[in-house]
Amino acid sequence: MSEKPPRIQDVARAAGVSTATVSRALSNPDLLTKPTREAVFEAVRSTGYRVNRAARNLRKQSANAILVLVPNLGNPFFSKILEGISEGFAGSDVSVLITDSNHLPEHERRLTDYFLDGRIDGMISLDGNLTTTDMTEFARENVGDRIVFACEWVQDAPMPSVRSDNYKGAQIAVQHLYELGHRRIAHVTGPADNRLTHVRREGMLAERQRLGLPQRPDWIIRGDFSLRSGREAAQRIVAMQDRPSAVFCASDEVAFGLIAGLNAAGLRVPEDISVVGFDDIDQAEHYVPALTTIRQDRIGLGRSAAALLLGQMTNAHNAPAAEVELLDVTLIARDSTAPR
Amino acid sequence: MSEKPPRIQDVARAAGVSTATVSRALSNPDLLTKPTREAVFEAVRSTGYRVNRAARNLRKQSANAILVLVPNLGNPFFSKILEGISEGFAGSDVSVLITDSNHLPEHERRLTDYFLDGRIDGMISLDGNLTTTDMTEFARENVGDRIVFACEWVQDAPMPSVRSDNYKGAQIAVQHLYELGHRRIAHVTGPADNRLTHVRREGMLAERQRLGLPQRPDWIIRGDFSLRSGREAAQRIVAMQDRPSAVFCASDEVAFGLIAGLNAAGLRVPEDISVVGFDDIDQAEHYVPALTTIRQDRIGLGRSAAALLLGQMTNAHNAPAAEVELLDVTLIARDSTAPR
DNA sequence: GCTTGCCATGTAAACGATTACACCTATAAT
DNA sequence: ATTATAGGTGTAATCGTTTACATGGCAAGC
Repeated sequence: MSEKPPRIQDVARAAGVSTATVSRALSNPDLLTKPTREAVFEAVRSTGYRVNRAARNLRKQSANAILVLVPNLGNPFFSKILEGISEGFAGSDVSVLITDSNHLPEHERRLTDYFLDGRIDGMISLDGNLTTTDMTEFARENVGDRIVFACEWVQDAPMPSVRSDNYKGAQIAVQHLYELGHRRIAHVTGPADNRLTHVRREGMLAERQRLGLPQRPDWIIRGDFSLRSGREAAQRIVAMQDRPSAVFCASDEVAFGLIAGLNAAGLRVPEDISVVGFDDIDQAEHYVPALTTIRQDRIGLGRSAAALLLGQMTNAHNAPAAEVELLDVTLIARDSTAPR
Repeated sequence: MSEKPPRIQDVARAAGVSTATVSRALSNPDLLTKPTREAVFEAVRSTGYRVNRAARNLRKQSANAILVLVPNLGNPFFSKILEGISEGFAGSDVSVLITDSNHLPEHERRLTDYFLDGRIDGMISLDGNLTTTDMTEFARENVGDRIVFACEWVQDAPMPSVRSDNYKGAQIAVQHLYELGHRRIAHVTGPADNRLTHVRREGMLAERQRLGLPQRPDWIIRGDFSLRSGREAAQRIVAMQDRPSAVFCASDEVAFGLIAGLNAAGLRVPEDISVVGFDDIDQAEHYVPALTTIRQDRIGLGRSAAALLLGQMTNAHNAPAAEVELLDVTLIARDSTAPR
């Protein structure tokens, strides 16, 4: 049944024109006279022609593909961002590759290789923990202007990034608790080496200070965004003789773990302790109690990153400004917070 | 700083051999004599040569890439499977493309195009709702033997698939409830057009029958795997005058929604109603109450699918048997179920 | 009527690898 | 000694596009 797929040559023959004309009809239709153009289109239709990507890529010295670097593909937090990225590239004829940067075998860790061997011509990193080796190689090979960060980022990196306004998020979380009458506010952080952790902690501290609340270092509990670390934080809090009345968690998962842990110890949320999360993942709305949290527009992060990279890739001359696109965050008040 | 990247020609010159020899050293080292081989390796190292993928792909008429078709990238359920797939291809030099089959613009919906234009040479579909048009096109273009299904599948499709033992899962869920003394067992299904829905419902019905439990059609509530549908199911159940004492949900998310909904109506889980989920997603362990559920090995699904496809792709001659690899499931008993 | 310029098209040279085929040893077989 | 064989290497064709350059025709300007 299936013959060899038609080549541009076959289309040219069918339309009675040269291969150059066919190519032009496909990529630059305005150059052609209307009858020729339509003859080509007709021939394309009748032959069922599809341009061969490998050949095009070789000739054009581009890959028509980008890579998304995900720190942990199994983490549902990233999936919505991926959805946004996928959407952002949907109409653009660019293929989206993904890879899990943590599970990359050692000998494939050289990220520049993806560029150098022509597999991709752009990259979106959701991973803010790239090594300095990575960064210097990006610079050396001049691929820095085809990389953007989304959600996370590397400090002082000369690449543009899209992120949520994490600082503000922390502020309004604390503010919300303050308005409910809470004065004794604790914080469970993210992992130590993470920029988000830092910014959220800073925003939190700044707001606590601004409102004249006690700066209790023992109420800053180290976590790592995970359910488990929330659970552990709960044990720490339960063991305190001088307990906070509210906890702002660096992620929703931490909040879930925390609430589960508090419940297990007989403390009720929000009656005994109010809890605020960060992210507004899907489950937040349906947790028991429904979680008060700071919403990040994760799809928006993905979409913007896609748009940004698409821009960088088309206007190659464009200054690779290390601009930061800050997406707004909002407080979603639900049932895990209550007046003191 | 950065010169043009070296070509195979440059390596050949540096090593004092021909391009053919360089190519062989890279792809088929055994063909060469030890000194030549090492000279080439040395030249590769000193020049920093990387083989150009577009050129290789063009010449070899393959893409060295596969596509993963995800029905909804935003759904965290799939992310772990993606992780498994990513792992499965990690050492193999195959690029993993992903696309969200629901957000695909109409004119890109022709899945065979990915094959025909040489962008991919294999596909893993997590989407069991491919159209019959898709299926006939796969057959017509002879790409059926480079496709595998994971988790979901299309009925009667001539492609291999990896799935969990959903039937057994439903059975042991019901059995577990039975052993706890429950006799009035309800079920919230998945979406109507889904194979998983069907199999899980069948397993459930069969077990209910085997145990001589009442077959109450009004205790089969239509859902769609979502939190929301679980919530709606809760309302239905609350409104019943003749309530079940336990509910087996087609997914963990449904179970979460259900529990949240029951709680909102003043019914306690597991005291008033026991609930079993399906999947064992990360949150299940940390929900309140911790969710009793049927564990699917999602990473394993991904890994097996990857291995299967890799096999199909290398042994192209291999009969494209529509074999089914069934992964075992296990009951994880937690706190959402209790004796009647 | 002849030049000039422009526009639509065609011709053919890239792009950078793989590999069929040819060739040239060196060794084994006769 | 001569031929056959095999193994290592080189030469050059090939994969299917895109695009620089060449070409030819036609309208406008003199």
